[in-house]
Amino acid sequence: MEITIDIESATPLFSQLVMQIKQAVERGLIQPGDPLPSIRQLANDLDMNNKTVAKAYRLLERDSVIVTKGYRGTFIHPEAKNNCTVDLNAWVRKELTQTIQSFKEAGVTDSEIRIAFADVLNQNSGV
Amino acid sequence: MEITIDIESATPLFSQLVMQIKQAVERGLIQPGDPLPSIRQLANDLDMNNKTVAKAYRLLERDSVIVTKGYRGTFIHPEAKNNCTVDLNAWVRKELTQTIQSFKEAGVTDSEIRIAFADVLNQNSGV
DNA sequence: AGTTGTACCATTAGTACACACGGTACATAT
DNA sequence: ATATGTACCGTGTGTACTAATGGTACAACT
Repeated sequence: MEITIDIESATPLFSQLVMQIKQAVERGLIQPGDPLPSIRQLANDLDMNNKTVAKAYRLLERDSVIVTKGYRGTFIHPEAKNNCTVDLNAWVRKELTQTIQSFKEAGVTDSEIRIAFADVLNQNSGV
Repeated sequence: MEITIDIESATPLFSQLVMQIKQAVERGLIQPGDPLPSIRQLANDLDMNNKTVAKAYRLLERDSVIVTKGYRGTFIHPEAKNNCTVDLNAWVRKELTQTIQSFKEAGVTDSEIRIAFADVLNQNSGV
């Protein structure tokens, strides 16, 4: 599996990693059940921090594209091929677009929306 | 009509103005049809910038608590008493709370929500 | 002993925005 | 002339977030 990370790119490193692994799954370059390099290993190979790779892995597992089995390592999820096309972010954006649209129609200012949003997100983080 | 602005307060100046005018309407201290001081006049009296007062007036008109009649000045809206109890921000926050809650239940990260939100809000601003 | 994922402490640079301020200008009316 | 609301150019300060980095430590297993 070949992974190319562009330090110069505007897209975050962890995001590039996520996309590339998803693409590799889609193209069948890696199959369900295949093992992935360990976080430390991959971080070393790509010359980036452990945390950054860990972040990418965390998101990939959230999307059920990979499965981490603790000390046994990380593997491609059985249903990876289906799950990596499901774009959670697209759904979030669609929902938000609707909600924000209704706000604007009611005359709510952009900055009012932003402030309310920040409030809500911070309040719920403690719950 | 007495307005007291607290420079030290954490709540923004324009917000204090909005609240105080709404309260004055609720308590009947100012009646529908009554004229309000001009933006420049009030800014001078309260020792704040024209823009800040204008911002408060703009929001009050958005909420149909006041009516600006151009060169003829600004007046209390006929339906002011009903409209000033309607809290647009409260509605916005309630809606956002629901939406964000559903995102979190789907496992979406706070920062992902923030990014999607910023994207959507900026895209729609051009529409 | 060495490796797995994960959690915690932290810092740095960059970006984006809110708020308030200042000045200037406009059309419309008295 | 003077006043109305409104719109545009801008500045400065403070806050808050992202992304990425570093180090240390843990339980569980080979």
